[in-house]
Amino acid sequence: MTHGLNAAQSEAVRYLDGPCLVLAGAGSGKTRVITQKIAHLIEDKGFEPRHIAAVTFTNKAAKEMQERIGKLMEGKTTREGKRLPLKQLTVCTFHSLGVQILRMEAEHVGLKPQFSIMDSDDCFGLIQEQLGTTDKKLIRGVQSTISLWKNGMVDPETAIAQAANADEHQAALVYRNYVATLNAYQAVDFDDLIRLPAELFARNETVQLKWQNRLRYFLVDEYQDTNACQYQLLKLLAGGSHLRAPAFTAVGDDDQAIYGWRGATLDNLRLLQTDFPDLKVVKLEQNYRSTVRILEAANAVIANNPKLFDKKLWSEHGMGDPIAINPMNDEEHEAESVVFRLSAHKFERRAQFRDYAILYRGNHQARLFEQILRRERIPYVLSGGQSFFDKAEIKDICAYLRLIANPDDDPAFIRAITTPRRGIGNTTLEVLGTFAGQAKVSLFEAAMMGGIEAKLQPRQLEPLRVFCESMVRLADRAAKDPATVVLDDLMEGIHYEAYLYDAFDERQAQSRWTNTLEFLDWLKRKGTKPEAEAEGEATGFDNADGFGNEGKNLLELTQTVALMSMLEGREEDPDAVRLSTLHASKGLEYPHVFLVGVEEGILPHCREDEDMGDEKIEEERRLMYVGITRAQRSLHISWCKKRKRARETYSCEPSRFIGEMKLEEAPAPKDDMPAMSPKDRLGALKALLGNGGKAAQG
DNA sequence: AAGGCCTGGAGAGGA
DNA sequence: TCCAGGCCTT
Repeated sequence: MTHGLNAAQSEAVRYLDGPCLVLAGAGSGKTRVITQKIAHLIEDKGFEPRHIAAVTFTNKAAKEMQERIGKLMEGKTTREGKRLPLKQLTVCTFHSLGVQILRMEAEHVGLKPQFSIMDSDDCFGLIQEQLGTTDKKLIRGVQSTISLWKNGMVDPETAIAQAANADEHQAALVYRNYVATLNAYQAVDFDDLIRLPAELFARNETVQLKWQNRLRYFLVDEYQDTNACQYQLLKLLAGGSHLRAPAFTAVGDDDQAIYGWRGATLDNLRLLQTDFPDLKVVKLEQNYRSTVRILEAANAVIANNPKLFDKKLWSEHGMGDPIAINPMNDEEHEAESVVFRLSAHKFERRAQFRDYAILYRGNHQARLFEQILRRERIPYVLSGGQSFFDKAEIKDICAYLRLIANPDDDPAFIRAITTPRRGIGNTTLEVLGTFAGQAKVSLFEAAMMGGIEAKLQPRQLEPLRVFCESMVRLADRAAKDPATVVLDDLMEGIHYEAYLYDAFDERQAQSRWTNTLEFLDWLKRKGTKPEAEAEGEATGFDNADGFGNEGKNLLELTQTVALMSMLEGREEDPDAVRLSTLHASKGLEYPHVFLVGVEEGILPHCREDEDMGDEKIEEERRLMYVGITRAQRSLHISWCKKRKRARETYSCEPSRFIGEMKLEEAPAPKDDMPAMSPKDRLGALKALLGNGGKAAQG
């Protein structure tokens, strides 16, 4: 069963006598351990798939895990010779699990089952209103403070009591209001998806035991990224009870904890040992990714952090190429030079563009590289970027869906009723809002109530009522008719396409409409695909969230949309250089990596108004560690002696992390930059290659 | 006064 | 890229 695993991996897979922590160094095969352990539980230990949960942070990770499990278990059958019900496995994100719990237990947390999920933009809007300002920096600051409070399980009253200064006090007051507002809207934010189930389990043992019985073994991916709430949830579900022993495996790497600013805390690794004294710790130290030189540099850097667990990566790969450290004159020189070196390297190694990644600390650093790559017609892909679900047109449609599912969702009401415009403006909404406030009902309810007539002109009231009535009709039908039909009627009714072409220029409108259609199409597929059809799929899974969304009516579908991503359209994989932030590169690997802008102030990053505590430096160091360990075969590090800011140039120091890599004294960097302008150099190279750089689209 | 254009500056990001 | 703030219009 555990063939093909090394000793440590195999131990991690087979250990089931108690809680287990797998410290999986970079490139040590952690996903392998999780998937094999699931297979082991099912095949060798007689677990039913429905009793196992594997929890990740991203949809992408969840999907990848499903695929790997599917492949691993392909053709396997139960002991009775029946096909394994792999679909019943719970492989999903923390948030998706939270929603699932909340929908079923809504009554216990004072929500109706059709509660809405607000994304961060909606929440931003709420906080903006309360603060009465348009200062985005301030709003975002308050928003993240509130989020950190929530994730640290600090309630508003405590936050108010403990506020250390006027700003915090103000934020805490907003926090209290914000919680109350969400409640009035019958809505939750992303943080609530974890917090509410955790609080529920903590105070209601019956419900807790019910879920403990449903999910009997837990596997947690990227455990070092969990926050206080997620730990509580995990502990309450998998940490055992008077009826059952703890049953979980947490997989993570303390050296790759880079999400402290999002509330993740390494305390969770420490806590695991104190909360579970019999915790079995397995270290995976053999790296299957990188050459010895790269791993030694990574080890040397991370050795400067205080160690929670001592861990040293090793590899059976050869020494490999020396690591190149390249000082550059300024950021333009850096971009030109990196692109030049990359092209030359690719030519020498007969490699492909997709073998290369350029990694940087801050998103804006990508700009220059994009420029040069485009100019040289080298194809590239930018990691990250705006997600499909953040696009305005998708949010518009989602607002309608949310409103159909939950008429109390005021933000959705406002967005839907004003997009497209239908003769309802701010004045009408203000009157309606005041009225609703006094009557303590939602906007929707207020619009339908008696008494509102007196406050509004007939020509204001009329479109309001028309809108609400059409929503009521749609809601009725959404609960019974197929999603396809209802969606078509909705789109027909709101003239969305006409609105797009009216409100935007041709190009914009076209692209937005295309997105809209794609989204509708995706919804319809989700809504109509019958269970039986999914049976035949190779992986045995049919969606990215681990719960069956197929064949549901629109109402049910709408309730999970906020968390989903359309990963199923397999992203095309062009032969292109990858540009990525260090954060976004975690978990990925590339044969050849260029790590750029490795200077004091950038990596480690430092903001003027902020002091660099030890913990901050340590997280930056882990970021450097993540960067180094992305590389399989070659690693090129560059830093700029000078950078431009405003209209002056200032000089930079190489990052302390470069020194920490303890590279053997390299021979004086050979000058591979002849006395030519960068442009000429690239020209010369292309002449050398004789193919004009093999143009492709970026 | 309000609005469009340009220039400069910038942690990181998923549910 | 995106956002803000300054400056130049109307």
